[in-house]
Amino acid sequence: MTKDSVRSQIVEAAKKRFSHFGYGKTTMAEIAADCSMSPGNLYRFFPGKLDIAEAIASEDYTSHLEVLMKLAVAPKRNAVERLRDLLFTELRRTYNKLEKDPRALEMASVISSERPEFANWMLANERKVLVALMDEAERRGEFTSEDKEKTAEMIQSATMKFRYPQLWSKLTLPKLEHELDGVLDLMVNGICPHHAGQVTGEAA
Amino acid sequence: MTKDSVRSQIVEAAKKRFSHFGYGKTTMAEIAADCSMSPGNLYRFFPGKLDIAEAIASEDYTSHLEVLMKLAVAPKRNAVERLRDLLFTELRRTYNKLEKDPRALEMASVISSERPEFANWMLANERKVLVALMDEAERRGEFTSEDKEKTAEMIQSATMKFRYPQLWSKLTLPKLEHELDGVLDLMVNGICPHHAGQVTGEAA
DNA sequence: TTTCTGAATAATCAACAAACTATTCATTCT
DNA sequence: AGAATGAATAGTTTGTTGATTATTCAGAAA
Repeated sequence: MTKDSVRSQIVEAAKKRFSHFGYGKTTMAEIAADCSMSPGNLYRFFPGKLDIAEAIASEDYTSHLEVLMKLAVAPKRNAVERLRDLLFTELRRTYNKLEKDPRALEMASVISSERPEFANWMLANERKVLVALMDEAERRGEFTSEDKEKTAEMIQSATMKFRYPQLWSKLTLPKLEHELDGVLDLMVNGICPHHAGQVTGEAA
Repeated sequence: MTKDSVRSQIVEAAKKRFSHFGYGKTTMAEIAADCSMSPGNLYRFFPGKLDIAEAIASEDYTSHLEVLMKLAVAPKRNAVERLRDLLFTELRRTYNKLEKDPRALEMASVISSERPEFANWMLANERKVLVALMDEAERRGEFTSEDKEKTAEMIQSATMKFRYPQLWSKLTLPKLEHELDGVLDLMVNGICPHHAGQVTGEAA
């Protein structure tokens, strides 16, 4: 019985409880009982309850990141299409997750209020994906950017509204998607169009 | 003693109380006493306490709007400079207001949670300013936009983060300003620069 | 009649106690 | 020794009670 296998046993038990009863209504004693151990023993594997939640979120997020990274460098799609895929995938994922599942919303808000550095970690990872997208664009000769890290930050700033959609508005998914398309167009073509390129068309 | 003059007497009294003791700690009875009237009589002039707060906010905001509108059509400044002036003025105003004054923050959050339509009204007004800016740009031959209302909406979407800065981040004003400059650059020049134009330089 | 009052009402808030639960750690296994 | 327990602690949540206060409205002034 390795330390890691116990950790994942705990995570699995917590995942079931959290998604069934919610984070707040799940006690450490219950998680421990599900793992046939004492509450105190949990602390040999996790510093606290929140860290279990974080482990769940982080596991889930990591698999999502892989999907994003593939989209960022997808062959057959030009830079703008890849960016669009990225932002839309992200929007849909969080929207659906938080929309249909109040438990997920509870966990998201607990983590983001108690562990703001976790949200920063996620943002930093997404920036890596954006940079990868731009590196790929450069490699393919689609376009080059002087300061990719900064451009990535600015893309995040401008699309903030779509990151935790239900935190900042009560728009439906179709409305959000339509708006994201508009913002994307703004970012790609600028306020005053310089050429005929469209969001869904060819990159410059 | 016209109805309007009584209304503004009430608003003035409430303004003093709210800014001194806060919205929550001010009672209708106190406001009434300050106006030498009975609590019940307030309701002949305002439907409720929140409406008094709204009247204060709206008065304040209206005078701010005038400033914005002037900036939007300022002679001697090109379109990008005018947009920059607009967004920066707005950012600084809300930042300073909410930063130094916890009372203002209390009122802002009460109003925006109990009266979400008020926030929409403000957004709609700012869109009018943005459209005015673009109309002026067209008049001057700086650039034209097919759907100005939509462009205005997208500018708002992309600059959401700077609208209620302390609600969504704990960045300092200089950081926020720097970031807003970056987003502005993104919106003006697009992700892949088409020409040498800079944010603080000439419009296309 | 129209304008206002202020007591009555209903809703919200504050304070306090009881109950619960995350976390620790002295002690018991193995 | 190291691994695990579970009672003790400390912090938080929950529930209750007693004000406080927004709002109403029957009636008094004007």
